[in-house]
Amino acid sequence: MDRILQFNVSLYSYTPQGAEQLYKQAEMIYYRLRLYQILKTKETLSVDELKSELGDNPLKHLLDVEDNAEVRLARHLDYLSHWTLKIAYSNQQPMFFMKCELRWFKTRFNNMSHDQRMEFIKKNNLNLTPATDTEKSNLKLWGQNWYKFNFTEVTLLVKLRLYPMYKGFIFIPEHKLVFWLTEKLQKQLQSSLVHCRKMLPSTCDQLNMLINTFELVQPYSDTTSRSFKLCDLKKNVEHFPLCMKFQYENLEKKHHLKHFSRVQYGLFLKGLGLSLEEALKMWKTEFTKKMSERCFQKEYSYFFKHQYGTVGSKIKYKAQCCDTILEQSVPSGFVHGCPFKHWDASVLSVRLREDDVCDEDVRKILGLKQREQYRAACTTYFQSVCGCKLDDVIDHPVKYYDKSCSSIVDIEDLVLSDED
RNA sequence: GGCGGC
DNA sequence: GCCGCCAACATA
Ligand code: SF4
Repeated sequence: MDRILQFNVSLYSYTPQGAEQLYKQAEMIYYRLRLYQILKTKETLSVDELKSELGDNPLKHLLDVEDNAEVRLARHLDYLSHWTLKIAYSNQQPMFFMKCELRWFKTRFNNMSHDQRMEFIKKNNLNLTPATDTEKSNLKLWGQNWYKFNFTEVTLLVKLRLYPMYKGFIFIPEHKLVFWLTEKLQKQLQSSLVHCRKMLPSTCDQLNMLINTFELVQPYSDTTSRSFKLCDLKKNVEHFPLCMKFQYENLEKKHHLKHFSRVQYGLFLKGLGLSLEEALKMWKTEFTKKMSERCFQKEYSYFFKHQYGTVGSKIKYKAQCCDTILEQSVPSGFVHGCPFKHWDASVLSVRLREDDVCDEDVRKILGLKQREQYRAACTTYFQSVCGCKLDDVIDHPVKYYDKSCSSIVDIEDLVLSDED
């Protein structure tokens, strides 16, 4: 703990021990979320600007250079709130959390004095290898101190190719050491987030409840950017991959879908940008053709709300990828899963012909199916149906949809350019 | 559909 | 019988 209070930055390596007062915790969450909000809205900020944006937020003291009681208190607050929010975000938007934290670290580290920085590195047992004299003269490294790193430690700088590289090593001047540290922090956070997520069910209820009372700051442009209107569902079904087209058809025909289909198809439509309101409308109009509205509300509506993350744990579920769909078991009588895997070859080939897949492609698809290359089979199906090539194998239904839509655009372009 | 609560 | 909660993860 002493080491934590010694610097304005930290790698947050150790789980904090000892419980804080609940109101104290709430306060900490609040302050850190305010920090995230700023980082999200202002892409670039100087230290001074950030400080003034923070206003009365105690975290602003981590941008101070001096060291007093107030600053130490802020460091403590920083450490604990980092962990609470890590737990909170581990389930929701880990990437967003990561981005905020890395930027926050970088800003603070850059703001520290030279001595503090080197001391921080030393105290955290991070080994620096200074460039030797011969290396310096060979690679013409003048001026200040240069350090030697393995490529894997500073991949970003390696990519930029700004500094001398030699046999798997790169040499970096002292004032660029942040890049090394942020990458270290990034790796640590990655595994820590995974760990937190696994532990989430067993974290104490008090903490969970507390977290839930806060509205976590969400990144821009996730589901918000995309939108899919129910009214043009019909005309877009042609762009759906076979697995989803089949869900659509069954829903139309039977006015019902079983549980796993609801998961698969519901998340897919959500992935396309269908709003919760419209989704509920869709399921309701279909389902109530065979059941009372009251029954729908009681049996099914909660499910879809949960799917959209508006109730319960408020998890923002993403659409299933092909691998998940392929792994499902599909007992007879169920319609979910991937046609290229779960359908009988004869059933599949009938369907393929119905969709005007040429004989050659039908054979190819069935061959791929036999060799368990289901996604490749799907890709072939795509090429046959859309009449255009793909450079990658399909690995996600939503991607299939996007590519199918843009393939139409391609063809329109072709037609247009043909005309003049 | 599964789990859980009354 | 009433009710609540869960699943996912590509992605430039
Ligand atoms: S490969 Fe993927 S997208 Fe294609 S049908 Fe199967 S699950 Fe659907």
